[in-house]
Amino acid sequence: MPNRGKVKLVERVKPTINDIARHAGVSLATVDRVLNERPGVRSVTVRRVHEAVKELGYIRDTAAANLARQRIYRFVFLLPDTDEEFIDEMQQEISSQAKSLINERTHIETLRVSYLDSTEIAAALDNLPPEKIDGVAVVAPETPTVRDAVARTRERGIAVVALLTDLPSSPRNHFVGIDNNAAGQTAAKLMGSFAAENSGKILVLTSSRLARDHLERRQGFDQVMEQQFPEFEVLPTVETNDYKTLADKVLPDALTSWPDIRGVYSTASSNKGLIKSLSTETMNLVVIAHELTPTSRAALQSNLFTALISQDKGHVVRSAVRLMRSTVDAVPYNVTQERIRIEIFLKENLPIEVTTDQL
Amino acid sequence: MPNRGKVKLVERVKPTINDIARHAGVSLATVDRVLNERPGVRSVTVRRVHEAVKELGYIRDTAAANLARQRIYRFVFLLPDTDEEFIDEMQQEISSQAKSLINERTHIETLRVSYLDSTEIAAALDNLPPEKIDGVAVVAPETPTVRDAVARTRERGIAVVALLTDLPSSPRNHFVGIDNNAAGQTAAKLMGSFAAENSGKILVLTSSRLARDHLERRQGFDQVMEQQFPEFEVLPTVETNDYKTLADKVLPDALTSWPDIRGVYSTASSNKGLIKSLSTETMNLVVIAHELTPTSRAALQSNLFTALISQDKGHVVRSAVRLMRSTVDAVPYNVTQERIRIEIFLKENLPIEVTTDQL
DNA sequence: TTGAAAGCGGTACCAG
DNA sequence: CTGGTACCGCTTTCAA
Repeated sequence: MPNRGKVKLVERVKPTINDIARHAGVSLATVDRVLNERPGVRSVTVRRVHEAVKELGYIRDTAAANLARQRIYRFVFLLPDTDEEFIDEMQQEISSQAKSLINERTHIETLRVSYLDSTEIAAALDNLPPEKIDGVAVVAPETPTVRDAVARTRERGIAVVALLTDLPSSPRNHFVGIDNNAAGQTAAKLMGSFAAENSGKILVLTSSRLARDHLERRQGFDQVMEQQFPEFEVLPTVETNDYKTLADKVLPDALTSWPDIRGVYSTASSNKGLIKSLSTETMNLVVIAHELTPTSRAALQSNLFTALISQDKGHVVRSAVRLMRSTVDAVPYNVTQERIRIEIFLKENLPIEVTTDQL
Repeated sequence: MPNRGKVKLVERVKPTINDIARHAGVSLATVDRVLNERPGVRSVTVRRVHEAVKELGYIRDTAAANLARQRIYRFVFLLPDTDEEFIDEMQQEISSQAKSLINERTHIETLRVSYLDSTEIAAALDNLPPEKIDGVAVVAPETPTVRDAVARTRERGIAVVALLTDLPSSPRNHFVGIDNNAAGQTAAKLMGSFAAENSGKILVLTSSRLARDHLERRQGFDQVMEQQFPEFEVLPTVETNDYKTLADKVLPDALTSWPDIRGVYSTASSNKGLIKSLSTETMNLVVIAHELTPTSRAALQSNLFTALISQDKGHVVRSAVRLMRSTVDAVPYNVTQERIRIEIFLKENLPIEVTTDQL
């Protein structure tokens, strides 16, 4: 165990390229060439500089480097224009981070396009001017049209990352978002464990059967329900975007058709319709939904929802930016470090409501 | 909905103090004086500069500012020298962040002192040289000795933040860590919901009854068990630091004395002893523990543990650093933003094992 | 009360 | 292949 007891503070000052230059007996320019692997330096000189770096324990000051470099990153977030609170919050998060990112020489902005219209997404991608845009984070379904547009965009020198829903069929794919299969598994574990009875029916709701993320959630859900809670019967997925239909028809119908319904799992990221259809009568149901938003938070608080599976919007945006940056700079990134966590929220561990004011 | 459809990228360049100076008809130095609220500027000039700032939408480049300022922050983390995996991982996290923090002109280092010896903690605090140290993040029990030492340290001009366990009795207290009462509540909700039977006994284990965090967890736990799961009987807390006693005596004894034990909640952050005492025979118990570490992860994977309540070490360290920095600079920070989340891990949402290599 | 100028740690262009 | 030097955006003496 190091540092036991007594204080022994090291006061070592961080060496600069000046120190390296002096130590290696070369000029600043040469040190810079070596450090940035620029050509035109004799290998002996390269070696001497590297030795100096090692000996002095040099660490590049990226802030100073960026300042001098004047490199500006311009990224676009392409979000669906669906009426989803979660997506609206993503956009808010993006513009909130935009302010502080300016200090890191990166400009981000949001564009909204029709989610299920692959052609429109493709057009938006194709319209990105490569001379003004360095990267794009896109939320899109996995269709051939999208895949081709993504490929074209990459060829035009724009970095592309898949946001929230994966695009594994695209070559050189980078994904930022939760593992949706695991998210579905988590939902199932909670569902099976929280249900008061140990048999009965489970209703699964979705907003779109086209989206890959929803399919993956459903798959993971089924997997765990089958293996760990085989006594339950998971009903076929019901697709509704429509508030009224859900509240007035789907849920009531289901409850009358199957009086032994124990729970509802909604893979959608919009919860308003679901919440409208819930009431004190459904309090005994285990209701699991996705994404923490003001609406879903309230539903959890009032016991309408049992649990929420979520992903941190701040992390998603930051991670996407880091990924685009490292793609543009062609430097590696730590995959595991950029994995977005699957968060579970119960009423008890709900974080304090975040106010809009920043540090 | 903004930005619908077409791409309209703004290319506005960030204004600098040069632009402000020109726009306001003053020199760089004067702009700097105004921006940093330094004295010796006529109020008319101040106003003119402020107007220019507004009009041009100036945002300070903090990286450049810090570069010029040459300000270095030196912080110490004072951790207990107990044999806890979690604390060891905290120390690792600290030294891992230390590397990248150097680029942000902040140096951090760890010191270990006996956790339950308030005198030793006080001595460590008193020994911090204010001319070399700007702030300290300390894990300490809430005793009068500690409280006084914290007060003295603050008076000597060193910023102090309470880490992991709160010190609310200290004036001007800053705490970085989870809300332990809520964490206990979360554990109880999981315990009551996951238990197969809806009555029986619950065993609560702790490593130290002196620590405030453990007390708070127990309180929160009892609160929710009582209110939401009154059919269960929560047994008095058993305190053990000792592996063998726990494995050979405590657990076996409890299981024979009370055959209707349904679950175990360990408020400790060290899980090795608990894990040793578990076996296939205890698989039907709901076991809830704290902190995600390689050990507890394995226990979750092998179904020995049911759920884990955790806090992100990376966040804790980063947050502590931000807090110390803003305390030193006497600038405000967003309290809600620094709240550490109470994470819930099940086998299903366990994040990928993080490798040690960095970006 | 204000301005000029020399850095901070790097980068990049232009000579040699 | 290598060195000199003018910045990047901001801070901080030192004079005026």
